[in-house]
Amino acid sequence: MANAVQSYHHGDLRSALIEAATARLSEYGIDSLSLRKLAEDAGVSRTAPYHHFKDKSALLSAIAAKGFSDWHTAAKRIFEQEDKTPKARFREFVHEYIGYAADNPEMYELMFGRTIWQNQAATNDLKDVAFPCFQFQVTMTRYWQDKGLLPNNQDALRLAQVTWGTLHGIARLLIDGIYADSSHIDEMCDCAADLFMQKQP
Amino acid sequence: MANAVQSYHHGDLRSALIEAATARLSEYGIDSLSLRKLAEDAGVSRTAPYHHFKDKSALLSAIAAKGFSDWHTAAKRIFEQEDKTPKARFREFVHEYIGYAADNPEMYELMFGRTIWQNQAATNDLKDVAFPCFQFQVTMTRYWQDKGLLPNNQDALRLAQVTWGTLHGIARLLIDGIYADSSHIDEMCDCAADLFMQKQP
DNA sequence: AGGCTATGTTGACAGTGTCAAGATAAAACG
DNA sequence: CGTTTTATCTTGACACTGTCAACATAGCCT
Repeated sequence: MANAVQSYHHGDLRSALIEAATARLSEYGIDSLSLRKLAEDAGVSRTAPYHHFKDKSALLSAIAAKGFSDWHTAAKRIFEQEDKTPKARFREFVHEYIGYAADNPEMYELMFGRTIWQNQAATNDLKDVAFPCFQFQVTMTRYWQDKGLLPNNQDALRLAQVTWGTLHGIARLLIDGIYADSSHIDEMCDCAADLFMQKQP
Repeated sequence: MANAVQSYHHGDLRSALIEAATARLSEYGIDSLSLRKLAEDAGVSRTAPYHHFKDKSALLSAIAAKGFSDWHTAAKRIFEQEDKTPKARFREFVHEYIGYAADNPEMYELMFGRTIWQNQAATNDLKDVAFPCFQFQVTMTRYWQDKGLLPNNQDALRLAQVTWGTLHGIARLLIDGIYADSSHIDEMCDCAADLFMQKQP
């Protein structure tokens, strides 16, 4: 990866850019992520990235797509632990969701933030990865309803939107710096889980 | 207000900047809000704003402070309607919260977004207005607990964080463009309210 | 071998936040 | 009243951004 830098053609600039971007994202944050710096990291000129991505937003979408893919895998892993009770898995999911956001704040911001979703800016490639991820939330909700953990008198889609909204909201309040004190994350997660499962204390 | 433009000294540049910023914010969004354009709107040079605000973030904080003040007033008005039942007021609060966000997406983004809260960037002036607003959420939560609407076996602070998180999450998913279909806002609000008040169907 | 195409380059433009240094007017002070 | 301080505003400059246009290179296909 570090050898063929001298040649005129990079070889795999697209991957190199995504890699550099992911690294810079987690280290310096999305706000100070510039195409020019990424190009420099990859050892190419400022405008080279434009032969692989339509614009900056397209590059960001590509990174986010990777994030969605990873998260979807993680969510499925938690959800499909046969050896644990549905209730335990539900609680674990809540903790893991917030945990993922807290551990990867800039990636979370990118994936679920306005940068790539606003004004229908989302790439089709991104939607293809993200929508199944959203859909999985509904699938899980329906399952938990069937198991009696979540209220059965609510539409699964609405309920999924609300439960996801809760997790998303807590995650954002944390990573955006509004909940300055992040020492009670687990307590908040438990409180949320308890609230959802009010009938099963 | 539009007369003394010719004079060397503006007179009330600070207010003019905030006014111009508020107008531009709701019309063009926070991303395309630049100090230079605001200065032009006010009829002064690019760097004049720096005599009234430390930097761009300070100006944004000032606008947000106004937003918090307004929202706090609105929230109190809803909460203190003596002629309505606590339950009705709770439900109304949920709808109004999401409604405020949906009607003023850019202001909401500014008030509750990372722009002004990240890295302890928040001004003290801002905190002085915002914290009571947050605190009011806890006060209301405790009240609703006392009235038996919300579970009494939870710490009021945690519960307030979770319920607020829910509202915030739904609001953000809507205004950030992730919930592309905004035609079921009211249903989501009712679902959330029902979920919180599970024991009072 | 020759040309097409993917990929890379430099130059340029409009825009941004922000600092430094100088100009002006209003307010404070003797 | 005159003078000096202070608040406010101005121009100039810098480093940085995303992105377009025009040109250069090299690998691939016929």
